[in-house]
Amino acid sequence: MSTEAPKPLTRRAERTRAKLVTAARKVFEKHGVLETRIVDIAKEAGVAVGSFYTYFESKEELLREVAATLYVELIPPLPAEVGPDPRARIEAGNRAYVRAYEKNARILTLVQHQTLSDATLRGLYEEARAAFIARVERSIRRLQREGLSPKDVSPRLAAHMLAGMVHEFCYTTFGFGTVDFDPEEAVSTLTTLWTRALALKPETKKKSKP
Amino acid sequence: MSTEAPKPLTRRAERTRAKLVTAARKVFEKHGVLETRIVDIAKEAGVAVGSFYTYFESKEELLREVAATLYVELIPPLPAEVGPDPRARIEAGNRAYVRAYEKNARILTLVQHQTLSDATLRGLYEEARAAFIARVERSIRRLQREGLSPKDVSPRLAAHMLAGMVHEFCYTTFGFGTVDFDPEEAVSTLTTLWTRALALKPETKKKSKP
Amino acid sequence: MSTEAPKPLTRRAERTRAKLVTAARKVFEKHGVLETRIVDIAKEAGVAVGSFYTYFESKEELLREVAATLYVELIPPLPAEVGPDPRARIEAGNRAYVRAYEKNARILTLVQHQTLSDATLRGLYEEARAAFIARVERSIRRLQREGLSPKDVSPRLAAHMLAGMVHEFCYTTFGFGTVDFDPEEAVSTLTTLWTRALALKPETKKKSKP
Amino acid sequence: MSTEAPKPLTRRAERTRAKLVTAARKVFEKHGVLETRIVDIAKEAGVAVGSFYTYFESKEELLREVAATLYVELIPPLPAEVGPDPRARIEAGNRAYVRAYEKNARILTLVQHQTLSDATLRGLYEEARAAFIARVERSIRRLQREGLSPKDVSPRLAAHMLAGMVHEFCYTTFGFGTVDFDPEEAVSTLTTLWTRALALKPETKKKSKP
DNA sequence: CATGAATGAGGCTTCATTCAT
DNA sequence: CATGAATGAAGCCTCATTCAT
Repeated sequence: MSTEAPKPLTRRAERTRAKLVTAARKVFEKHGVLETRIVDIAKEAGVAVGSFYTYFESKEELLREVAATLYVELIPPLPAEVGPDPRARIEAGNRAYVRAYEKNARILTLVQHQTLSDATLRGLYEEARAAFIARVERSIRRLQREGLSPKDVSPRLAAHMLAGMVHEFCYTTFGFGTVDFDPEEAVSTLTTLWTRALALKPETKKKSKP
Repeated sequence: MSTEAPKPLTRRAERTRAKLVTAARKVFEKHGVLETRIVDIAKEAGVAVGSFYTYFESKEELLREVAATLYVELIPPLPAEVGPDPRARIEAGNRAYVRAYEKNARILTLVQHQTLSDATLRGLYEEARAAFIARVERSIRRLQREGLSPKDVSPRLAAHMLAGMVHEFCYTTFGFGTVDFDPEEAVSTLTTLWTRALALKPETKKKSKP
Repeated sequence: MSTEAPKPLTRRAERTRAKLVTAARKVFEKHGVLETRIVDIAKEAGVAVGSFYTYFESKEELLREVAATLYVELIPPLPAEVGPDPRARIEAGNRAYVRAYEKNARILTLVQHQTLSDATLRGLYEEARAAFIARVERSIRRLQREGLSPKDVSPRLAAHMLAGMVHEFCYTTFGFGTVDFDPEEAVSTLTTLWTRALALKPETKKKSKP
Repeated sequence: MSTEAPKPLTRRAERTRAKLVTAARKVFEKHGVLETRIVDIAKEAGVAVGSFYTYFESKEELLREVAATLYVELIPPLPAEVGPDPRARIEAGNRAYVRAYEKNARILTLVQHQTLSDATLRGLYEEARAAFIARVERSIRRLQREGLSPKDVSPRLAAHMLAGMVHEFCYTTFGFGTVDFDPEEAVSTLTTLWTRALALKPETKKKSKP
């Protein structure tokens, strides 16, 4: 969409910019996005306020940059070694999501928050989310096509709901301190619920040889 | 719960207060909580700024009041006529949630938002949420006890996840304008996924065949 | 200056007014004049804010009323039984001042304070003060005339200074909690310093010469 | 005394800060402390309101700074050339006080005023005052020891009273426009009253020369 | 590029005063 | 007369943004 000029930065500039991004994430996590003032970021980064504006237009722009990085980590492409087994693929996706969320819980929650008042950020989020859902949807569609899952639910709708289940679980579990579940049990349970919800034939049997 | 003096309000006071609550909800929905200034609420209510402070300490306090009302509507006790059938009960609960959310989508989303920066509000939310989850958990526990659902998942964990699925679906579907699903189909699909996830014996009746 | 109408008050009115004066003095003493809001006075008096304005135009007006009462007490006419002895008269005046100040220290200090921003109040104060000083001045003048005190100081100036000494001593000693002197010793010392400052022949008696 | 970071100010900052102090003193003197709004100070200084907060937390903090300066001037150490003669020393102290007060009458009165509602400021004042009184007390104690003054008064009490006489005289004479005395005559009279009050032997001899 | 002081619009809150009941 | 809710002017303070050094 955007035709940005690549703007090559000098070495020094690169460093200052990086310092700001790191500092921002730190103070965002510590005090929340809204509560963070530009001065706080600058102070944490050890640079002057003015320098902030050399690289970013606003807190929001900086946050978007942070967010983009996070989303990539949250929904990585499934690694090749996972293999074709549906349950394994579902589990792998869930594990990646749960683990990544757990790791970046605080900042992800804050980003999520900001999503409501920052349309651009929301765009980023929905893009990431849509990609994830699309993958799930394709998966369900295939299962249905292959007769491994009943066709009584809309793949798109089911994808939304199941993906949402995972996301919401992470958001409430890791985002606040209020509940405390074991991540690995969570992954396993999520996967069980998910596969059963799709009425997936359990172990798509083994080829049965004569 | 609170130990405050109840202070019975005069007729006029009652009216002014109500005007403020109504107005606040309106402007919150229109412009968002953060973007709303006290003056906006007062103006919308047709009263002076000072009057706001006669009844509320802050925007947040007012929002909490709005939130409390909403949560009650979101998770009502299941009406007696629903009967004992698990699927029917699950469907009724889902329908109530979906319908209530749909109806108050915008303000619920905003409240949800505020939840992150207002601990008291979050308390209210988590209380409501916990009650809902507890109900689901009890239900799962009973199903497992009666042999209607396998015991391979923790009732508590599953309750969290399934309740979360419903909530998150509503939040994303109704909270923003980005996706557009038919509510009734959604209720049906949610219920299907939910019951299957619990591996609920479809028609529990006895069928009995000779 | 003002030709006030006597305005006869009804019984009820009289009572409400009195309640306000009493309440005002109480809250003034407790929280300071500036810190006291009209509501506070009304609340303390157990009447509605509106009623305050039925009797007073402002806090200041009320305070002036309180002040006037206090000043009368502070500088009462010397009682007849004191007799003509200069030292005894000086001591009596000092004792009255010290005792009255001690008794009403807090409110006197506050009034004193208000004196700076309320010209009318200052008028009251200076009137009272001037009367006191005038009495002292007359006394010094007489002593000088009778040869009992050297004429090397202006009676007016000395009166100012000596009266001021007494006042300031009370103001600092009783107005704040910082110093703590015995009132009776103070009266005695003030009197000693005062009489010596005027180089008053110690025991004026002596009379009779053979 | 304070454990704050010293923060060395840049040249420009120094200048702005000074402009604010000067301006503040000016408007305080003109309109009174309470009547002065932050905007007034900023406007007088020719800077923006925000700049005020770069250097001070509040009007009060600024006033304290002004006060501290004044107190130093009010009670300077006696210069060496005064010599050891008690009367001369007393006179020198009185003259310094009277002259400094006269010079800064208005602002000193205002500061004095603020003293009542600002505990920190009062602390400053009492510290300065205590130092002055302590000096007087030491002096009286020595005179008594050397038999130059009778021991029938407590040095501490007398010090309080005599110092108070000087202060109060200045406060009333210079603080308001109501009385009008010649400063030099005042110094002389104060000194006379003071020395006589201590029953100081007039010209501590010197005489005798064959 | 970096710096950080200066700017000032904008929101919050208080409370003396009014006035309809 | 009493009541107390309503009013809104007025001051406070923050902080994103600019710009001279």
